[in-house]
This record gives sequence, C-alpha cells and structure tokens, in this order.
Amino acid sequence: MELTPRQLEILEAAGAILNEEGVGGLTTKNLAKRVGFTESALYRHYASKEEILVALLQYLHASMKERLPPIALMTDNAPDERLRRLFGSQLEYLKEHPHFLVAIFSDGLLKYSPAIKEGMLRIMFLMRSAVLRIMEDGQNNKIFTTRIPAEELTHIFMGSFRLLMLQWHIEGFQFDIETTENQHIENLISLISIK
Amino acid sequence: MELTPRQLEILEAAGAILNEEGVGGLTTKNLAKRVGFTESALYRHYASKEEILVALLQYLHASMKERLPPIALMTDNAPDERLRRLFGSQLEYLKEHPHFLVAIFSDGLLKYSPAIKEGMLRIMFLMRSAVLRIMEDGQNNKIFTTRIPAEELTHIFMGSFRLLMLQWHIEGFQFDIETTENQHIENLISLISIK
DNA sequence: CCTTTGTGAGTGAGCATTCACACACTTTAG
DNA sequence: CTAAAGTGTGTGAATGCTCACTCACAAAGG
Repeated sequence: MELTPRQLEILEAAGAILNEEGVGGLTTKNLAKRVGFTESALYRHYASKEEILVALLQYLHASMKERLPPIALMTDNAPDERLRRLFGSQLEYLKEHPHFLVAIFSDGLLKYSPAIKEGMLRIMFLMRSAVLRIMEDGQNNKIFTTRIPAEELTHIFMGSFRLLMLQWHIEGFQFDIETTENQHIENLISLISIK
Repeated sequence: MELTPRQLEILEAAGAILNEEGVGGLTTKNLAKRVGFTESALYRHYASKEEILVALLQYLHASMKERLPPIALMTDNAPDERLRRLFGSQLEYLKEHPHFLVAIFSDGLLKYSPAIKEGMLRIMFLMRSAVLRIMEDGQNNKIFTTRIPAEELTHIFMGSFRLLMLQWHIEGFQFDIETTENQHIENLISLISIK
C-alpha cells in the first residue's frame, strides 16, 4: 500500500493517459514514454499493467476514504451543508487531479478484469455510503423529504453528479465546473428539502 | 442507411460482444466467430471495424428517433404520463435488446474515434431533447416545479436513468429492472410535481 | 459468365512481457 | 581505508501473441 515516488509517478501518468485517450490508449509504450523511461523499467515498479490499474484504484479509494466519510459524519453540520461539502470535496479533488476522472467513472475499465471491476465498485460504494448516511440523517431530522427512500435520494444525487462529470469530461474540462456543480447541488437540495 | 440482413446480424453480434466483454473484447476475430463466418467475410459487409461501430450507433439512433420524439409530442397526454411512457419505451427496448446497452451508455466507446464519439453524442442529445420538451410542457402547465430550470430537471432524470442502467448492467441484468425503474420514475415525478 | 459472398493463408504493426546486461549506490570484509 | 559484493534501477533487443485488414481464389445463383 505504501507507494514509492516512482510508483506514484506511474499512477499519475496512467491516469492522465486514461483521461486523454481512454482505456485503449493506455499501452505500456505510451505509459513509459509519458513517465520518461523505457517499457522494461515499468516492470521494476509494477509486475504487470493490471497491477498498475489496481494500484491506481486503490490509491483513489484511499484518498476518498480519508475525505468523504468524515464529512458524512460531521453531525454538527446540517445534512444539506454536509452534502455541499461532500460533493464540493469530491469536485475539488477532481479539479486538482482531472486525470483521475476516467479511472473513477469509466465503465470501459469495468470490463478490463475482475480485480479492476472490484476496485471500481469499492470506490462507487464508498461514495454511495457517505451520501446515504447524510440522506438518512436528513430524513430523521425532518429536513429532507421522506416521501422517497434515502437510497433513492442517494441514487438521484449520484446519478446527477456522474452525468455532470461525464459532460465535463466530454467537453474537455472547458466549462466552469464549480459554478455549474454548485447550482446543481443547490437545486437538488431545494428539491428534496421539506419547505 | 439501408441494412442488409447480414449487416444487421453483424451489428447485433457486435452489440452483444460490447455488452459482454466491453470495447476491448470487440475484435474482428471475436465478431466473426459470433456471426458464424470468417474475419475476411466481415469485410464484404463493412469496410472497417470503425464503420461497424458507426453503423451500430446510427441504427440505434434511428430506432430512438422513431420512438422518443413522438412520445414527447403527445400533447394529449399529461407531461408526467409522457415521462413514464418515454422512459418506459426506452427500457422496453433495452430489455428486448440488452446487448445494445453498452453501445448507448459506454464512455469507453467515446474515445474510440471522433466519428463514434459523434454518434454517441447524437443519441444522448436525442434523448435529452425529448425529455427536455416534456419538462418544458410540464412547467408551462404548472404541473412540474419551476423552481428549477427545465434543463436541470432533464439532467436529473437522465442521470438517474443512466446510473440505473449501469447498475443493471454491472449486476448482469439480474434484477427486475422494470419494477425498479417504475419506482424510480414515480419517485422522481412526485419529487418534481407541484402538489 | 458475371456478381455476390464466402474461404484460408497471409500481412505488417502493435501488444505486454522478459532478459541479459550496465551502472551507481550502499553494505560488508579484510 | 579500501576492495569486493550486493542492491536497486535503468536500457535495448527480442519474445510470442493478437490485432485489423488484404488478397487470390472458389462456389453458387441469376
């Protein structure tokens, strides 16, 4: 789980290639060129290409595990505020590391291997759990509507966020994602809030 | 645009492979085996692999163009009813042809080539336009909330639907998608309806 | 006899991975 | 203090495999 600087370099490069060229573009040749050394050197740091992808997903999962559950559990803050912070944190991270967006959201990666599929599901599940926790709190505190199960409120937020990320990616990260995302979140919150 | 029976067979097979093995699994060898003849025979019907994918997307687009806009324009029906029908129609189609799901929703395909990206965007745009039309009608008739722009109501529905399709696909089409989807749609409609 | 649609045997290119080798370090032995 | 041995990290060439695609050829039907 501990990464050497070189290993981290490789993961960053792999993420960037995934983002720019998709799964098909991530070849050992491309990756080596981007990192700045030869293909064979890659194998000093990882045993296989699959291991690189698995490590990338673990790395992302670790980062999210540090950030998201603590926000979900900030019971001092109102649920709607926690939602803002959670999606805000996720967005901030992806703004700083946009090259990891594909690794998190691509379904192309899902079919690569069972280990990689599992890594992606773990990430999805982590995020879902954090959001779900907030939704349940919000319903218990009578802040969010109880007409709809918390699971489904979670689904709506996750689906909206995913689609927004996809659009941002498709359009080459060119629009102001932070403003757009804030509007989306505010609208969603106002939709599920009990007036 | 007219497809021979053989061409259609190839598209069906290509869709099925995409679904089961992802973009990486769609090789000429696999495709030929599935269709039941040799690789070289493939090239009697399509000039290249890319052309097959483009044709597949055109075919799906044509099917959606027949079904979705007419539903959106059924002004005799209430907007919420049209939403049910539209997503119901889309779901029914995908239940009958689940092998086309990846072709419609995969982002892995997006990076394959510009022509293919365009084909996918066309499909997304078609669906979005139909939903948007209904949302606008609903707002004008004071059935749907106007607190949120119609574009964003559309985004929420599309995002939810996409995520649901992804889950259905990940879990191997094993749960009862129709019931689940109906619940989702009802919940979403009740969320945006003016009480 | 010619068009359509199939075949089998190739093509070169690119793929992930391996291997013998090289060089620069630190660690150890005399 | 120095020499030898080990360790970590790079290289270039080569491995066998799979890829998309081509081509000369054959059969069958109008």
